[in-house]
This record gives sequence, structure tokens and C-alpha cells, in this order.
Amino acid sequence: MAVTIKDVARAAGVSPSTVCRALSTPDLVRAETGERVRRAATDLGYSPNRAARGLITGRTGNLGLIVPDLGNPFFPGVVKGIQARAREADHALFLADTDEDPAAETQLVRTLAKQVDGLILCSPRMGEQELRSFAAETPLVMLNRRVGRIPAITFANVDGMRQAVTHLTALGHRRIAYVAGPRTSWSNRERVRGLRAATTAAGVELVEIGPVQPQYDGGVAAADPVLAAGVTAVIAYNDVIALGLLSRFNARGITVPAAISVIGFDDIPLAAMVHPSLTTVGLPMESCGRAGVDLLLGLLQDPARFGATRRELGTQLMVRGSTGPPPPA
Amino acid sequence: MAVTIKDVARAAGVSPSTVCRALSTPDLVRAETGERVRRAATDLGYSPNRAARGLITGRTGNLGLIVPDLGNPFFPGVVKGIQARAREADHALFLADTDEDPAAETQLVRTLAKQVDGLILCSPRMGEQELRSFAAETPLVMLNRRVGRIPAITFANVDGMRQAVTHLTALGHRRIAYVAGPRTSWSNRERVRGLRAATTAAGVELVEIGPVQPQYDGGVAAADPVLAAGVTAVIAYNDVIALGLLSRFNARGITVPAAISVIGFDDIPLAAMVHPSLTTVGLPMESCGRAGVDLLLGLLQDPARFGATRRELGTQLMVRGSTGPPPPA
DNA sequence: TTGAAAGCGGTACCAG
DNA sequence: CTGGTACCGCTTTCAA
Repeated sequence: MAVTIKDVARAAGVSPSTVCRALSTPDLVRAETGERVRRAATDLGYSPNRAARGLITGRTGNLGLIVPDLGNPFFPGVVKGIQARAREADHALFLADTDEDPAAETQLVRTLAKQVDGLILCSPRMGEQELRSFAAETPLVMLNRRVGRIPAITFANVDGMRQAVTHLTALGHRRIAYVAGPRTSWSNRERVRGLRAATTAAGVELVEIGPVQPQYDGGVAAADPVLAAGVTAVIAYNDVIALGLLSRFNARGITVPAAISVIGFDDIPLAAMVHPSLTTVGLPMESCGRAGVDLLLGLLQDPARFGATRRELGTQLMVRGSTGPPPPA
Repeated sequence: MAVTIKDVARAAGVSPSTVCRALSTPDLVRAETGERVRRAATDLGYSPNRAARGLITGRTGNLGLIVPDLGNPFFPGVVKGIQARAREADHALFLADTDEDPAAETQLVRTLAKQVDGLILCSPRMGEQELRSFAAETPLVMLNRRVGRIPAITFANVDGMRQAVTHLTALGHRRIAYVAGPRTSWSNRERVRGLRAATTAAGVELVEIGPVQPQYDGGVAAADPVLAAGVTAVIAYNDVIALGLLSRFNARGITVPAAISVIGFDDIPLAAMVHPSLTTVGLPMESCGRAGVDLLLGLLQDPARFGATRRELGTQLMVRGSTGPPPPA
């Protein structure tokens, strides 16, 4: 069995209480005693049992993270940022993947909530009411979604779409398609909103296609309708869909960007690795994760801060090989 | 504060002991009483505090997972499998990412070991001695590495390479390059071993290039040496390197597979999404994760099983568009 | 079949 | 500055 506080106390010839103080509040202990205790602790390889400590302090030193699908390359980046920041702050991280199932999400929140100081919900799929009620009883931060005054980190989706449309209109495109993601997706709604505003402002036509599943095959399926729509450029809900579009265009002998321009969203690592490389709206995924942890830790220190705690991270269009001037009419 | 066993006891008009029994050993409680308790528990939304339970039972119901880099698309697949299986077995999962740093790995093992029933080390980078000593004091399973008798799940790397070489020789290739991954990587050593055996057996030439970092840029950097080696086919340590090769070949106007054939390893999702799609040796990543959890849980139930607990998962060559006959000489 | 009591590993308060 | 004591939430004897 592991070494406990009593073992250290015995070895140092003091009481457990003193060991506790020597380790966590050295000022309250005589220097010499503290020294002796700490040496004993080191010698025995002691480190406190966090579960036991949590029982009395109410702080476990653990955070929980729930994501819809690690298979979607958007999420690992965020998870990595969260993990890194949590570790810096000396917190461990529980991870759960819901496989895009809102019911699993709900159940996992319930289960995890007990074992952690706070939860991070990445792109949660559950309903607003549920989210609100969870947020009321557990410290909780959302990533990539906004509901009421629940603390959240989001991306500047609207501005990202503005950048994409500006890029395309500057190249001369006047008729643009959008391949939509799931209707239930908050970020899809935001992106549509930004797109409509930008196209209207620029006076160019927008053709909405879909919705499709935010996956490769969704993009493949959307490609033919896009071509049928007679546009010279297409913006996809995300990069994975855009890759599906590229693939199907290639299969049909449509060259990109000569015949049609393609823009994705997210800037997953893959986007820069394909040919032609994908022009896309880049999101700071790791920063998002780190910011989420910071927000949560701040909230734990000062729960009153709730409500003043939402942040939108900037996005940046990455111009690459998949966009160019429209073909001559 | 959360609802505790006492709240349930009060609501049901029984003692905490009875609540505990009604929930975990229903046979020891009168049916009617048990029913009443369970209803009260449901009504109040009670679920036991696992940390408190762990304190006394010695089992936390938590597993720990340490991976080198979530940014490498190989790992999310494995993590997903682990997470899914752990959840089915009613266990929660701690996740840590070491950023390829062996020192961080060591420290994380120490930290996590206290909070979990067992650890899963995915492609661990630390030294053998360290691994052995950790394995001696903590229930532990390795994925994608084998050291002595430590329980482990691995892939049939050697056979995978045999399949790749068989494919290429069947197409007529007689001179093949290998772009090596890190020397410190166990799976790279295994793959080299399989490759040498297979090429020798087939009587074809093998040119080893590298090692390079197992990343896209590593592949880009290796492309020119590969071309200079005068081979008609190249096998890469992994898919990400292979994608780098494809990119650089494309940039130099070398067409794949007409001028040269390319094979990767891992079958990351991306491999099927690029053009030409990548022929690669597929590894059952999710199965690996699930098998790892099963192994660990078995070990926890019966520690004596240690040593009889290694398993190698089969691999399957996925023939796609990046391989074809060699160009006429 | 049930309740009381002890204790898992810590921390916090109170006396001294 | 230090030790004793109570208690965090739960499980598990031991008696009744």
C-alpha cells in the first residue's frame, strides 16, 4: 500500500497534523520541524492522496472535459490545449467522448460532476434548458457554444465568414455556395449568419446547400448540388466537408481553383497537407482550450465572476491553393 | 452541495448502512426496503461519491491514459476506443498528453498512479528500466510497445511490412526505399525488422533513408533523398510522413503512382481522403484501445495473470491509389 | 434484516 | 508552534 501521512508523522516523530501543516502551510511550523518533516516525506516518497484531501476541502484538483467526437480533427487540438493548461495549473483532467450522443452527454455530466471541481463542455450538443440547469449546479465552461450568460469561449465565426467573403469578392466571385453543417450546431448557425450579412453587404449572391453531416462523405454528397448551382466558389461549414468536396470535384474532373474555388473552416492540420492546399478560416484551437481552463479556474476562485465571463477568440483566413479568380464567363 | 448517502437515508427513513446495501448488495436487504431506498435515491438524483468510496474500497473506478501527442492523428483513434470501453465498464478516464517528452511521462505516471486503479501507456517514450519499475508497483498496460513481460497490446508490424512488400513485388518493383521514423521508437524498430526480412526473402533491394521526425515535414524533407536513391517505390514509417512525400513529389512534378509508388503505415482517416489516396498498412486503432482496457481490467481482477497478458493485433494492407506498377525502365 | 460504530487519508479547528 | 479531535462520504464489520 502507498505511504500515508501517518507513516511520515511516525518517521518524523510528530503528529499527522504537523505533517499536514509542514507540507501545505510551512509558515505555521517551526523551521527545523518543517525541515525534518519534509525530509521524511521525501525519503518515503510521500505525496498526499488527492481523493482524501478533496473529501474535506471540497476541491479535488480535477477537471472534466466532454467532447462530442475525438475522431473529428477539430477536437484533439482543443483537448491538447486544455490538457496542457490544466497540467500547468496542477490539475488532472478527466476526458469523455460522447460519440455525438446528447443523452450520453447528459449522463456524463452527471457522473463526472461529482469527481471534479469543474467541467468543460466542448461544443455541447444537449438542449439549452439542460445546459442552463447544469450550469446552475456545477461550475461549468462551454467551448464553441454560447447560451445565455453561461461562461463560454467562442470563435469569431461571423468575422471569419466576413474574411472569407471579402477574399472571394476581391478575386471577382459574384455567386457563392455554402454547404451547411447540422442545423443543431450553434456554430453552423453563427456561420450562416455571418455569411448572409457579408454577402448582402458585398452585394453577391449566396446559395445555401445542405445541411449535410459535418464529415467527409457529407462533402462528397454536396459536391454535385454545388456544381449544379452554377457558382464559382463554395464555402463549407468545416474543413472535413471541404475535403469531401475537393475529392468529388477531382473525381468529376473539375479542377480547383481553376474551375471553382473552395474555402473551409477550422484549419485542421490536414488542410495544409492536401493538394491543392485548402484555403480556410483558422481557429486558435489550442488557445481556446487554454482559455477555457483559465476561465474555469477563475470561476472556481471567484464564483461571483459568473456572467462576466465570456470571450470570443479571433479567427484568421488562411489563404492557400484552393482559391483563385473565377473562370472567365 | 451534492446529495449524500445521508440525505437518501433520511428520505427513505433508514440508516446510511442500509442505503449502501440496498444500492450495492440488494440481496442483503428486504425487497420492500430496498425498493423504497432506490426510489428515494432516484428522486434525489443521488449517486455515490466515488472518491469517498475509493478511500475505503481501494478501488477508484478510474483509469489513467498517457499519450505522447494527441496532435498525431494516430492517437485519437486509440483514445476513442479506450474511452468507449472504459465507459462501458463504468470507469472514468484520466487523460494526459506528454508532448513527446519522456520526463513529463515519468512525472505523469507518478502523479496519476495515485488516483487510478491502473494506467494505460500508449506508445511510451521512457526507458525500459523505468517502465519495468513502474510496472512493478502499479497495474499498468502498454499499447504499441513491448518490454519484457509487461502486459501489452501491439500491432503485427512485421506482418504488415510483409504485406506491403508482397504488394510491391507483385506489381514488379525491385528496389524499394524506406523512410525511417525515430530511432527511439519501438514500432520503427519492428517495422525495419519486418521490412528487412521481407525484402531479403523476396530478393529485392532495400534503401533506408532517414530517420526523420514522424511528421509531415519529415516526409517533405525525405522526398528528395528518396528520388535520388533511384527507387520505384517507397514505404514510409507512417502515414503522415507519406503525405509529406506525396506533397513534395507533387511539387517536383513527380506523379504518383506513375513515376513512383508510395505506401504509408497506420491508415489514419486522412489517408483515404487525399489524391491519390494512400495505400497503407491499416492498424485497428480503436480495437487496440478497447483491448488495452480489457487487459487492464482483467489484470486488476486477477493480478496473477500478469505475464500471460500480451496480445498482438493483426494488420491489413489497404490498397489504394498511390501504388501501381513501376515505370518502364 | 437492520443500525451503530469504526475507519479509509486527509484537513481544520481548538486548546494548550 | 504543536497535538488532539472531529469530520468529509462511504463501506464494512459486529451486534442486535
